[in-house]
Amino acid sequence: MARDKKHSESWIYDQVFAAIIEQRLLPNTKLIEKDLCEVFGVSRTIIRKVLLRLSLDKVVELRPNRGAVIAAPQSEDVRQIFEARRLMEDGIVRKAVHACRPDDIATLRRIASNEHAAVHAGKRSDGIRLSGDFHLRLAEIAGNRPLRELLRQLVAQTSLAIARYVPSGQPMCDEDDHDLLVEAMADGDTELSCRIMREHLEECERRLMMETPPGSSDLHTVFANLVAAE
Amino acid sequence: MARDKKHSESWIYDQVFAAIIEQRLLPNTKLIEKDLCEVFGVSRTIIRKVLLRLSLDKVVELRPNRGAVIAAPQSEDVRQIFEARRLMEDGIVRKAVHACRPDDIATLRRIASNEHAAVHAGKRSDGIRLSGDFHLRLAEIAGNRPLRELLRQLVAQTSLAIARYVPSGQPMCDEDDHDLLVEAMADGDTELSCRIMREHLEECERRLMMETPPGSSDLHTVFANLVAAE
DNA sequence: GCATCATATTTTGTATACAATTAGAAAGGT
DNA sequence: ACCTTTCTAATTGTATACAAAATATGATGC
Repeated sequence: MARDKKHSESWIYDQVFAAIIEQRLLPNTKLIEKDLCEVFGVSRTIIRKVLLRLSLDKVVELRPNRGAVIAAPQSEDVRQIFEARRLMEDGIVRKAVHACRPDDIATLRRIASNEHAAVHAGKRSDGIRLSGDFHLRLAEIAGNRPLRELLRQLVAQTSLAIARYVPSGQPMCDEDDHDLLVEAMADGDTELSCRIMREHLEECERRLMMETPPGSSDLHTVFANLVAAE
Repeated sequence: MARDKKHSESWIYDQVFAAIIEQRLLPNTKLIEKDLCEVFGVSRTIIRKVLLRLSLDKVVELRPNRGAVIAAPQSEDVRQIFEARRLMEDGIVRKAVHACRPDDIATLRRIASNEHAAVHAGKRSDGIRLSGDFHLRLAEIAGNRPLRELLRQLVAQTSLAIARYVPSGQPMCDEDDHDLLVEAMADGDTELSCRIMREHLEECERRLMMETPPGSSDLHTVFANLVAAE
């Protein structure tokens, strides 16, 4: 597993990041350095680098002297995440419509179809990951690195928000939105594509905000302002 | 200097980041860990954390086994940086126009006026820093953390691009654009504000692209594709 | 039984030691 | 003189040791 020491750091980063995206690591889970060392067979030096990177992605919170936990975005965070996504993904779709080639459309169709399959098979983790992949692929097609990198972070944080607020049975967004978007893009209809994306994100945020935070970790949210003020 | 060990890491980060912004550290400058340790009076552990953070901001390039250098954005990077900035800052201005209060306008006016003073006094470093501060203040007023954070990185990279491509005598953008923007915002004119910002960024990018890269570090740029292909 | 304080254990933060890699300098051959 | 090769010094990468802090445990008094 940890034989290829050369890329072990980025590999471990990817593993933990994927586990967070796929909601196998849930918000507020504590990440003990020693345990991660044992799991991945490296020293704390490496693990700490990984945790620092994850904290800069805002998917892990690094509390000084008190260890790392999986981030638990608050509702105001969620609002800002979706606000940023609406702005960025509008621009991304606009560029992607013009930049996309036939095989890009094919790839998007394939991802969307895999999404349907995952949802049908009840594979929630795969569904969430593929939904994120769809949005990131659009950013890839648009071809702007800074925007893609920020979107990567925002998609990950969206996963955390879903894990935090949406009960596991519930679907988090309309299954067909991605298909509609691909077809609008295939038609070269920029304005329709943008409208679908905007409404897709608005709908997703609305569903997220509908849900009331579950009880166990709610205390952190409720008293966050007090702790911050102290 | 390094007495307050508790915040030393973020303090050192700020110092180096500021030095990069203000172009006291120029692109391709090598950052030797040992030297930084001596300068700031801490161990390599701390310095390496700082370098990792700076590399994730894309203002430092971390070459495996070969040390850290101040990043030298290529023209394609610059194009993408400005593309991202146009998109983001349009949204930021749009929000800021509605969100801004009288004292926000006052702050913006003050920054713009300090900018004029710095340019007049020939204090290039201060001028560059204040110009960045102006844009970041807008993001602050708009009140979206993810957008502000990405803009912070992009503004820093813009500074690097200016250091890399614009001769030190040359002004990098029209002195009055910021003033015009503040007045449009004070009038609550969203569309005019956005147009000024868009044209301001377009003009800045155009001037940057006009300049041909100077000779010394040009080799890195010219043969970058060969090195990448190998 | 419950709260409070003291102690022990765990966990994190920083420095340092050592190994691996690279860059530079000196020597030798053409 | 110039290019190659070899050795040395400098530099980076990782693990580990130790210090500081936080958490958990247990004893004592009420």
